[in-house]
Amino acid sequence: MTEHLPALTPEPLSDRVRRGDLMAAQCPSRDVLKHVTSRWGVLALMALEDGTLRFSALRQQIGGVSERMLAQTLQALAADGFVNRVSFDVVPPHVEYSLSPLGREVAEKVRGLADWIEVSMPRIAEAQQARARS
Amino acid sequence: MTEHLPALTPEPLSDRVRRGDLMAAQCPSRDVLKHVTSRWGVLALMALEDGTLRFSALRQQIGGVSERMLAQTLQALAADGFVNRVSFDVVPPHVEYSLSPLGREVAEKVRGLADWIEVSMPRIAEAQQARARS
DNA sequence: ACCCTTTACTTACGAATAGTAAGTACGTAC
DNA sequence: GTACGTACTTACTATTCGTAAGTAAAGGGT
Repeated sequence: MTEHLPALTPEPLSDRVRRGDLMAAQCPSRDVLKHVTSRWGVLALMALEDGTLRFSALRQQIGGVSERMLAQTLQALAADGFVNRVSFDVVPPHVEYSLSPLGREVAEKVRGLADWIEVSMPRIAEAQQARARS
Repeated sequence: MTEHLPALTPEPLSDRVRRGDLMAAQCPSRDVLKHVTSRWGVLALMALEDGTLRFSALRQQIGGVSERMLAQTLQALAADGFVNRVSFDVVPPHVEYSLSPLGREVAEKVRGLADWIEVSMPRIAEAQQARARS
């Protein structure tokens, strides 16, 4: 045991954290990943790729979100600087959400994944059933 | 009200579900997305991109996973056909995990997102702090 | 005057999920 | 016979999620 562990541990943890290393447990990038890959975060980013939307329009577009979850998701994405929130001070309330430049970049990556899943769904379903049989 | 809702509802829901429409609430692609974008699913897929790994090696590489969560995650990814599980019948147990061809494809997309987050982390942190100040 | 409507949230609470710690199995080495 | 190593499970607790019901405040109808 402890056979002089060889080439692993290539660089100090702090350096990896500074640039953002997702494999490191307490890296802040983990939180960003969490927000972006959250169940509704993914869908919200994609919905906003087509342009500015109001809260209620977003809710309508994203099938199955509750108001609570959508609000929470948008707050997280706004706090990370991915989403802009513009509130007009009228009654009833009018709030518009849109992607920031940074948000447009993540949304592109997220869409890459989502699109792959959508078009690959038949192949995936096939693989799932093959497993289920064996 | 009910002002003859215009161009929306472009195609029947069933068609969108068949090909995999993530915006549709009860589409099976939602479950796949959930597995792939789960907290540990993302990291497991990326860890396995470098090659075959044993359970304990995966656990070591992915900072912060518990055994329970890693096992659960790997089961979901295996059930979707992304991960191959090969168990050698010896004592103590020896199990090897690797990506299937399908898994290599998703992993690539997932890595696209993860890499972006890692390199963009400084910009994101800046945006977060700008929000926090205002 | 009174109530109803609209929109974007917030709050309360029960349900589901994630995390932690402690088993379990079992052949081998000591 | 006691301890070890590996890949899990199981029991229990903490956190998060989802559903339903408020909340605020202007304007319209009757």
